[in-house]
Amino acid sequence: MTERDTDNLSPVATLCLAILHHGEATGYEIKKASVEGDFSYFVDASYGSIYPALARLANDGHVTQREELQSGRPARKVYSITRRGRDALIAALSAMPGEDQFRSPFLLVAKFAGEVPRSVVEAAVAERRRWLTSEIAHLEEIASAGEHDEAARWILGYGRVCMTASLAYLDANAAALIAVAPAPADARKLAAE
Amino acid sequence: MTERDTDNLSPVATLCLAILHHGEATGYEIKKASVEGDFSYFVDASYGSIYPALARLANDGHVTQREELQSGRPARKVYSITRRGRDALIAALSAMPGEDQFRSPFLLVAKFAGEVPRSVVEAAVAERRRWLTSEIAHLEEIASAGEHDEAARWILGYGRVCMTASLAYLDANAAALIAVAPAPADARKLAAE
DNA sequence: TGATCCATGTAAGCCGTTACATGATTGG
DNA sequence: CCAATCATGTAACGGCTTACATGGATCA
Repeated sequence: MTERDTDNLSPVATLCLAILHHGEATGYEIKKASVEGDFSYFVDASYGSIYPALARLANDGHVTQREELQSGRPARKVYSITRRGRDALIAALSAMPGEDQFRSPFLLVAKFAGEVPRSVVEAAVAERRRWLTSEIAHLEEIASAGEHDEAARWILGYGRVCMTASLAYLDANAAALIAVAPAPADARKLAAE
Repeated sequence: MTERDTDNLSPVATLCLAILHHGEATGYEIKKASVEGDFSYFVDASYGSIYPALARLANDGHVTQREELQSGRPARKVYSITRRGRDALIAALSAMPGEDQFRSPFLLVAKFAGEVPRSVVEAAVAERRRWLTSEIAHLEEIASAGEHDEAARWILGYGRVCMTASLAYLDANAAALIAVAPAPADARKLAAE
């Protein structure tokens, strides 16, 4: 059984390989890509998980590491994916672990719209609208700037469609949700209950 | 400063209170509700997190506990939310911790559609379509069955709109994505590279 | 007769975040 | 002049999952 003990890639390791697939990068750059780029759909990892993951990947031969000395700053450690790393990435992708998932604190607030102060519902709706709007703008921006392959455009489109639908629903129904919340004048009701 | 040390509610604790807000329940029932009901948007917690959370909530006076002895089974421990628990829930909701988030392994596969075997892309698309379809059906089902308040209908509608938009995009663009993947005949390309 | 439902809980361990430690350079 | 950017890493702590432990009743 000389079969390589492939994968066992943690989500963060998978993310690193995915980003490195496009070209070499440092831990710092990977963090940025995971927050800003079109990789934000997966995990947004912190340094505390990226650096150890990178070290482990280097140890396992999934990436190679090259140091670039700089004055006044710690040496840049530039990582490049290896053939083995690519294979491991494709294997991990093909294995396809989990279902997609939404995690929405906003919807929990919405569900209790009748119980929380109206101002809270209004704030939550406003916040979410702001977020969706900026996210859509951001999507358009990265779609127009820089060249993207077919697949990248595809997922960008996917994101745009979902968020646009969200926003449309929100715009059409925000008033109805806010109306459910106890009116300011009824504040005493809550206090009295 | 006699102010109560409110919240510090973990996500799972918040979920428990949210479910108990509608009526008393056991840990077992909470687990089910978190997986099946319209609470699946938040966290789907396991027993290993629910039972300790419940114990802690009881300890903090957020819930009360009543035992129902049964033959052949461990005693049912039925929890009810208290006034303090309700307050803590509303406070936690009003604090509104995090942004909503998508976590999509599917989109990662899609992003690498050009690199993974076509069969993997096809499987991922099929799996996702199946999931969206059943999820939408499930939403319709719980929407029609049982009475729901305005807010519950609102979030059900929100989910339906998002997923319907997802599905529509998928149906319209699945072929394009699959076309990006290396055709079966080109399998040697991958092996040769 | 074998799986699934009911029903509770504990212990180990993974995986990740947060906070800390350090510090020059650049832009507003 | 202050904030942000660049740049790497460690240590402590937290929360959740997994697996374990137990076992009768019900349904196919």
